Amino acid sequence: MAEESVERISEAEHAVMEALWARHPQTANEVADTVAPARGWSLATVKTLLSRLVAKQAIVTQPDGKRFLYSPAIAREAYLGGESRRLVDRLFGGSAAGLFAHLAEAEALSDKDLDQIEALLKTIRKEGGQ
Amino acid sequence: MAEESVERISEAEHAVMEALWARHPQTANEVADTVAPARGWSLATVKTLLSRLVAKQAIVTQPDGKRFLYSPAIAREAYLGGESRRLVDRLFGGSAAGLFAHLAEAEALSDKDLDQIEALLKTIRKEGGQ
DNA sequence: TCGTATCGTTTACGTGTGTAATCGATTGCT
DNA sequence: AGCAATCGATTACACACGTAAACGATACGA
Repeated sequence: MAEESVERISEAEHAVMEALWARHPQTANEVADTVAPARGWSLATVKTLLSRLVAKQAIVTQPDGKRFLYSPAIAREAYLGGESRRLVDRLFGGSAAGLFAHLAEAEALSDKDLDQIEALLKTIRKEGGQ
Repeated sequence: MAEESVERISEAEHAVMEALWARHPQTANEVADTVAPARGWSLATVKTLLSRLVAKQAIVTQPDGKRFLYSPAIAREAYLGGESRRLVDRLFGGSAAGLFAHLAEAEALSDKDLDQIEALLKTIRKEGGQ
């Protein structure tokens, strides 16, 4: 699990990925049980999404008797990083501080957020680069 | 310019919005001159995007002789905030700190970013909430 | 053995998006 | 007065996506 630059994952597909990142391997039915109710999807829809994700090489299958077990083929970290990067690049010219400033201004940062970020900053500084 | 909850703006449309946020009002041709070369678009494409943005009420027109002048109908701030929020909600369960942690881990934060964020934090804290 | 449940695969269909050509009205030049 | 340039509006078309039904193979219970 490390391959990069898979095709782009859509929002609906992402919900399926989350289920698989949370636990894997899983059968299509298991994924559906987790994901379908919350989004009002039918089993058929989940099956379609799984197929598309396989086609996109975002997940892999392993046969298990008559059915398949699905597992992620890309790391969640990589996906989150990629998407975040994309947003920062597109909307803030690549400046993460720009994004941060925006969240701050929009009062979208809770006190808890602020505390956590502050703590993180300290940690990063202590570690000194890298 | 304040209306909220416009229809979603696509990536290509966003490029047009940036041009209008940078300067307005502008004619379709002016927008195209700014935006089309960089993306390899034809004038026709820009005109289509402008039309769609008008339909979505993201921009407004004012007649100027035989042609129109286009101006943004939504604030850039609002758009950026909305998109950022969406990302944070979708990928980090609404926790901005989560996003921040991710950018940090991925070494996607430059020293400059860190400095700026630290400064921002102080400012926010001083202002005391809100 | 035969129907039925269970899988994955194939097909479907409406809408959004990227990308553009064409059309119809208007205006300006000759 | 008539033709050409210029605009916005209309139409086009392929592909992605959300959402799902139908199909075909297979396996299991009666």
